[in-house]
Amino acid sequence: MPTPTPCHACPLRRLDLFVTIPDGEVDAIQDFKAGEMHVEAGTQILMEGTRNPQIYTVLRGMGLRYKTIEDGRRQVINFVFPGDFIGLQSTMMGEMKHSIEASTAMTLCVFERGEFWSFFRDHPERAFDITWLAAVQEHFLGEALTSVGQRNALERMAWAIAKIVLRAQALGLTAGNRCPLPYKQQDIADALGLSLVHTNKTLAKLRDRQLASWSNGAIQVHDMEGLVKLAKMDLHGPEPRPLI
Amino acid sequence: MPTPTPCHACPLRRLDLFVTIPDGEVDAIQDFKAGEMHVEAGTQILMEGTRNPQIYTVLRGMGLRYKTIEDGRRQVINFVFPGDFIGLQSTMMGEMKHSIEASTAMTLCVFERGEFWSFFRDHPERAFDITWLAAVQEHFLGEALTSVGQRNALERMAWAIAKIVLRAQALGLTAGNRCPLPYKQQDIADALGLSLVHTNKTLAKLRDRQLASWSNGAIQVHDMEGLVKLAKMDLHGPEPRPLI
DNA sequence: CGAGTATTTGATGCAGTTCAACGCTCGTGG
DNA sequence: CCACGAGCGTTGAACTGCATCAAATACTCG
Repeated sequence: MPTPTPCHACPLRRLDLFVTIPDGEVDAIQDFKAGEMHVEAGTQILMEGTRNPQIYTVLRGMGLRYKTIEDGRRQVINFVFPGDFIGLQSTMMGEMKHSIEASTAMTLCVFERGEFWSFFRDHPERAFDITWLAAVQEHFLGEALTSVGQRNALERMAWAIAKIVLRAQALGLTAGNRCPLPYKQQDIADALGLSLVHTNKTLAKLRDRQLASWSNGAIQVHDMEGLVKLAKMDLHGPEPRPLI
Repeated sequence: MPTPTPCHACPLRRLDLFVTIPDGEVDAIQDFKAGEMHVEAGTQILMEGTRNPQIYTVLRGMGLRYKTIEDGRRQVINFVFPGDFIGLQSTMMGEMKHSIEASTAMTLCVFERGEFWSFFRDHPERAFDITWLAAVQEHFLGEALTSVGQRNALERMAWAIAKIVLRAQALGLTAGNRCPLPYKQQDIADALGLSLVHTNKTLAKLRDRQLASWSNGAIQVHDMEGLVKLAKMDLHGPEPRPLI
């Protein structure tokens, strides 16, 4: 059992991706933090329709947010990266409206839902940050909806890969132009609203065009500018955001 | 120029759809409110990429949230109804990430962005409610993404109509089974990721199946249960939510 | 090595797009 | 008062991007 990381030594907080806050405020988050949890790849962390007693921030590892329709179809809503705050929905709306699953082993900072309100009330700057995080998530979902609604398969794939790689870069997860991508093609298919077969063929097309290739759990981007241009998106990576 | 509605007499606040708050808290919202604004149908209220000095709550009228891609494609992200809080994104993230347009004449309660922080800090219950609203919006976008990504044209249309009508009912906007729908077919097409032509044909199919018919700016739902079943969604209408 | 899971490839079919044309309504101006 | 045009809705016909079906090839782990 490894010792929990103290918040002031948090490796994420050092990154430019996250806005810095005064030491005293880091202490407040540290007090709010109840512990750490380690889960194996494949674990269901939160389930749609349940009311969970804890909220988490991802410290390490990657996962998936998804919703299911009764007949089994599944929509992957977002990819979960370090720094993501998960379980907020259940805190605000009574129950989770989507599920979260670990795609790799993950380490999660655990917060008790029962202490959420006093933390929120007593630390208005952090409350503001939590609202900010909700706005960031809303923004992402708007972009994803636009992709799935308006772009064709090749554009969608280029968009998704560019988004993922830019996020991973901002988190320092990439080595050279190699970016870890611990998902299955079915996951990407479910994220983009494509069939598995067509997802595979679309990936082959990106490879043929020398834009990006994916194998052995890692993406190699050969031409980020080309990807971004193909997807008709702006190049700039993720904007700084708060970390709880 | 009509007199602004005092918040304690707000017709929306009386509805079951909105959670009730103590009178003192209504006063706080009243103090935060800077005035009212009336806009004509067709007005651009907020523009993607801009930084606007005001935040609004919709008092009357309906509109559209949408994003555009450079080449002109447009994704309608949500329909704007009375009680919706708009402009929060620009407050949290510096600029709007989507545009908002009035589809009918609208009345908006105006709040000054410059006073947002002190309101948020001094009224933690309202701050919580604002986060809640962001979570509601996030939830909706997750559902919309699932629809566009996983459902076929007929299911999507059934889903959209059911969603809109259930919302309108909760707001007391419907008369019998008639529900006002002040949008163009192109708007619905852009919301569902369908072409205009196919949207029209899909509406015709719903009419043939005696589920719902749309003409003269109003929807008649003949079989809500059938719509809900076709869309594979749950019947329950919108859950209570806060009103700022 | 064998069973189960994931990726790849080819062939066929259809849901939805695109193109084209027509009708309806309403506002505008001669 | 009617002619005209613009905007929106409707419908038919042809085309295509993606889904579906089917099967072979890799990869993983007991």
